[in-house]
Amino acid sequence: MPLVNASVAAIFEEIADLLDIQGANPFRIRAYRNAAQTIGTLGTDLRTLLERGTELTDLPGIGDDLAAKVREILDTGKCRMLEKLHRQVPPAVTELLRIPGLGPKRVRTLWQELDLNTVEQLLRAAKDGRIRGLHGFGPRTEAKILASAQGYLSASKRHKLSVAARYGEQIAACLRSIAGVVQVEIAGSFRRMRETVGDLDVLVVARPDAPVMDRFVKHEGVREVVASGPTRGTVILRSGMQVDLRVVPEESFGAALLYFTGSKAHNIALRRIAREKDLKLNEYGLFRGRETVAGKSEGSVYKALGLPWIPPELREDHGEIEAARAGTLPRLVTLADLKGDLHMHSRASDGHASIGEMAQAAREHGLEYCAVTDHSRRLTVAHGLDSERLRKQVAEIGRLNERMEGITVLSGIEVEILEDGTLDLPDSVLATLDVVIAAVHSKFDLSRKRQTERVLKALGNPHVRILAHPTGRLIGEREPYDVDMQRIIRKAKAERVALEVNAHPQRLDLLDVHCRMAKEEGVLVAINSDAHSSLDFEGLRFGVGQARRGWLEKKDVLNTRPLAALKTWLRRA
DNA sequence: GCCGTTTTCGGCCCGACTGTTTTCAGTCG
Repeated sequence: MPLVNASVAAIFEEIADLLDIQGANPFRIRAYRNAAQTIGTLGTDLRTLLERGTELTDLPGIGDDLAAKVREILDTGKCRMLEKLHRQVPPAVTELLRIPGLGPKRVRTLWQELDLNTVEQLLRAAKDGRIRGLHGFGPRTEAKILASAQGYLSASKRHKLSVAARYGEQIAACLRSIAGVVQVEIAGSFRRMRETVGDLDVLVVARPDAPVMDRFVKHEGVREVVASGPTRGTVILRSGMQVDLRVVPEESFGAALLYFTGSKAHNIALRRIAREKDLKLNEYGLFRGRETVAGKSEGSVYKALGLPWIPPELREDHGEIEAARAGTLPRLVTLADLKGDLHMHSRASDGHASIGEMAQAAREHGLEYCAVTDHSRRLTVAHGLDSERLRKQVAEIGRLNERMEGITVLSGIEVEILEDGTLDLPDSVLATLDVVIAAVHSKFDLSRKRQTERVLKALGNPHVRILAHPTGRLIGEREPYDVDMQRIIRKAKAERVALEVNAHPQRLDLLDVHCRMAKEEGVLVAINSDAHSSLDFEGLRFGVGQARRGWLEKKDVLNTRPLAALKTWLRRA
């Protein structure tokens, strides 16, 4: 997301929080939150938008007032309304809203009655037993606040998609094994393939006598039971991940799956369409008065709303409903579409398996080709290859291809982009390879201008065919380096270079919004595992998920092409 | 604060669970 957009969105969110604590009109608050959501996920820089002559009021949820505030923030870097609110409510108080179990009403009470501003102060008040005496609070609420404040201070709140998959699929398997359970599905942001997952939402259809909730709360991974009713339960796993379980009737399964898959914005948009048709949509179905119109499957609900089924990865209220109406939804790329993998490592650099073992694993994942792209010499920590070792590796790959059946191994390199934008190996060596991937692994803190120029220069090298993990971020660990992605995408277009969706669970880089930008500019994307061991090809499904969130189709993805077509493209023919 | 073939007012998504209540407010998703 462009930086200015994020700052504007953050200001509107903060205004909404402060208004919420003040007890302002809920719809006014929602207006600020809607605007923050719109701007925060825009994909195009607000300044660019204005330069193009787009009216801010054309954006959904932005009227005259908020458009003026956006301009004020862009022009002055400040927002007078926010400053005024800060004089009424201490800025730190909004952090208390992040504590599970505390909403605006309770935060207001805690602030006004006990003068609590920070999570640390909240923790102390709970320990001292000062909260239980407040009106509307009691000892149990106080204990919950204590626990969730401690949790808040210790844990990070979102989990990588791959980690969520591991826990979620374990729990789903456990639930499926219960007699009387008919159907189990993990919904939520996991099903939408978000790069991180806050908690898992598991849906179950079961006979009334099946002991679903009982088995769920007694699952061996459960650390704490937060809530447990007949149809809804919440637990915290030992890993800190929250899991919500919903038991739903079979005739409502589709409506429930739709509802609990979200996103919230998508659901709200659907409900609005339902209202326009005098229908009511909730997790039990789509209703006209008391009559059930649809609900058993997601498709039935969409159909009754006049829409085709929309893939979960698109459900962000980001144009998918308009596209569905117009019949222009993309036919999203699937895992089965991938014919090869163009980024993997062997023991020669920092991988854990031989080239033969990696190729065999790639073949077992149904791939027709794979490229060995070990690191180049400058990345000494990864035992990067120099020209001579690389030459020997190319020869080894040649011999391997003569005896391997069912898969073709391409020679390649993940070559370092040096600080000045030149590459770590001479052109004469790069010219001998099937595929050259260029990557930044050093000097992450260059200025935006220098970092961008560095990457642009590398893309200009005639041998470079793919830019690896273009933002360099590590999810939850390292921020992306500061580059102008719009310029990089344009340069990739001009040089006919593909951008990578690195499927490594830690990376998922390109981001979804960049995939969409690349598609709009007509730049190809390569979905690569960056495998360092034979197990890492599993990650490809998350890379595909990321690409799907970016609206990519089979034709947008380089490595859906059969080997012959790929080779033609690599030669720039 | 936004929005509009119900357009300048009067709407704005909906239900489960918990704890503190004594019939419901607050929070969450």
